[in-house]
Amino acid sequence: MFLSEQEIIRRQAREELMKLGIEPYPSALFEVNTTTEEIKRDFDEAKGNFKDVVIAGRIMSRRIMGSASFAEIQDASGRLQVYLRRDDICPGEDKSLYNTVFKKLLDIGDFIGVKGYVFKTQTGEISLYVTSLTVLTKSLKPLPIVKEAVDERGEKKTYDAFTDPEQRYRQRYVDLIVNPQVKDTFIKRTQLTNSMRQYLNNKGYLEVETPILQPLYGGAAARPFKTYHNTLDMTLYLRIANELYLKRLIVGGFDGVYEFSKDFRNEGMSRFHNPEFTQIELYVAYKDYKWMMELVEEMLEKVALDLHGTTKVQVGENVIDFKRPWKRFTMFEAIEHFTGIDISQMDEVQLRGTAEQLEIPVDDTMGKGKLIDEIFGEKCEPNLIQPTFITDYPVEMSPLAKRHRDKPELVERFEAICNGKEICNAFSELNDPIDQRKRFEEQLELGKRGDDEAMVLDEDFLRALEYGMPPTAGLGIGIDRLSMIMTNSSSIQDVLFFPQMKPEKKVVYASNQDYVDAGVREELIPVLHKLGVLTIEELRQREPNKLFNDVCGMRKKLKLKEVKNPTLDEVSSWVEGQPAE
RNA sequence: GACUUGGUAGCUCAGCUGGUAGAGCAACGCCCUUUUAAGGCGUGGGUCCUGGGUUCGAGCCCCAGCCAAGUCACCA
Repeated sequence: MFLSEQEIIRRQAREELMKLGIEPYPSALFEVNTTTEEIKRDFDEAKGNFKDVVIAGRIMSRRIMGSASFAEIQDASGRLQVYLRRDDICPGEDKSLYNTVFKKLLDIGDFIGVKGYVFKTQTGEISLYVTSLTVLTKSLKPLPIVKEAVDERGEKKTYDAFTDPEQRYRQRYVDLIVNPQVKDTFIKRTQLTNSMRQYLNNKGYLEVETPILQPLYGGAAARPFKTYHNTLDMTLYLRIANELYLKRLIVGGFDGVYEFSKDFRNEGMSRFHNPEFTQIELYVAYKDYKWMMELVEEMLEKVALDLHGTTKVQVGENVIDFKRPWKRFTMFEAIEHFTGIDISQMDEVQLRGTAEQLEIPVDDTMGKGKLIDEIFGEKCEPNLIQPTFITDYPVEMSPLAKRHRDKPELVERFEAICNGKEICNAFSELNDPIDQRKRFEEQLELGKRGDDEAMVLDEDFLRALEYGMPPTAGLGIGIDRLSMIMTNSSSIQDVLFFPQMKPEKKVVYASNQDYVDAGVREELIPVLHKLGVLTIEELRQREPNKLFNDVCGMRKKLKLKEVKNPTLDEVSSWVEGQPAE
């Protein structure tokens, strides 16, 4: 293991604390009686409240001035300045709790608990006057130090912000510690799902759970992750959607079911795509897609109000207003609106021609539905900023949706588009088992044409439909995408605690035992580290005479006076792998 | 998957036509009892992402890789 100077110093501090009889990782509970947020909100100098306060948290900054110090403590709710005076926390002769423990052995990042009373400093900052201090956890890795200052114009300025996305995502815990606004984003995300859950529960719908491991994947057009069950000796897939299972439950007699589900799609990653993502799907019996549009409007308006207290949400440059009613377009109207071309009567050949004319890349695997979808996705979707319903999709691209009651070429489907992206997808569910079988078979044809996202035929699902599924409206909302909009985040990674990343490259360093096994005296290991010998292979490749010289030189440079130099024979034995006699 | 940009101290970043690596914060030592990006004086700290190449000499130039971000493609 390779440690920076600061990490070594912190490890030494941990040892020192133990020697002083202070457990750096105590097991007893430490009971707090308030939070930093409460103190800052409710402290009133005139009332003289908060006289007997206990809080705990991380030390986030320290300003030591001889026998008195200021520090900031960060708990789950925020930060509070604390003031410590040597003679107050060390009333007796022994001043080591302040002089040694606080000043020397504690660092930024350590958890402490403090008792005291709240007061205002001369500069007017609400602070805690500490009368006793308890070490709760010693931190061994230094945190990035982010500082804030307010200039004369009252503008907040952040210094040395921890901004590198790679580090922020890989070490989200650090991100959460030093970037308080990150916490807010995730709190909002949970509020969002809570708000939806509350809305749906109030309507009497049942939250359910359905399988993630599925023998057949279905319900969407996507490539799956494949896995394997040993005992069953069979391939299983991680679900790409939960539609088909939820509809089975409608067959089974539930009137309304919904599930917040992690789905998995084996596709590329981008700022809008993570291999695992969250959707809510909702199915309600005896309803249709028009009814479902009303529900979506109402539910998302409520979400915006619950999160922001208003229907207006700032997203990048735009202010998006979720106030009902939303604009509605049929897909053909939308395309005509944005391109001036009426494609409603076109066949596949004409559509391909139109797509080419609009400079949209096409290929032979694309059927009629796909072509229309491409035109829409290219020319319309990005222009739809305010929440807009797009209705009545071509039948080819919606194999699970019911045929339109008036236009047989279309299905009863809508998507809500917002900020140029789809945020939900819904339809009157297809419940004619014969038609459903035909649609699956058409999908198989597309599959043969080379569309590797075409759906597979699910016999059990068809069997369920044959028992009869009532007319049903179904809905799916991408929770991550919606969270991005509701928290003004520009990438999906910002609304996922732990976005998928390539694994960190790991260099396997030799352990101390490996060196000892190779015949190296333990006290010489740091010298080898310093010389860049980090693995036994590396050691074996060194030239013994040069290594001997280097080790002796480095020992001197590191001022390891008490460490004896190795002999040349000793060094040779390391390199050759023979223990010295 | 393609293109563009980036990877230098614990963190944020400099680093000139190629000449043996710098600042601020953090750390360490000393001073300091209401400070607040606290301050003052001093000290240490680097596999310049990795591996090759060019060169007397590479953080810098060339090639190949790894990782990330942004744009595009597929999708939600």
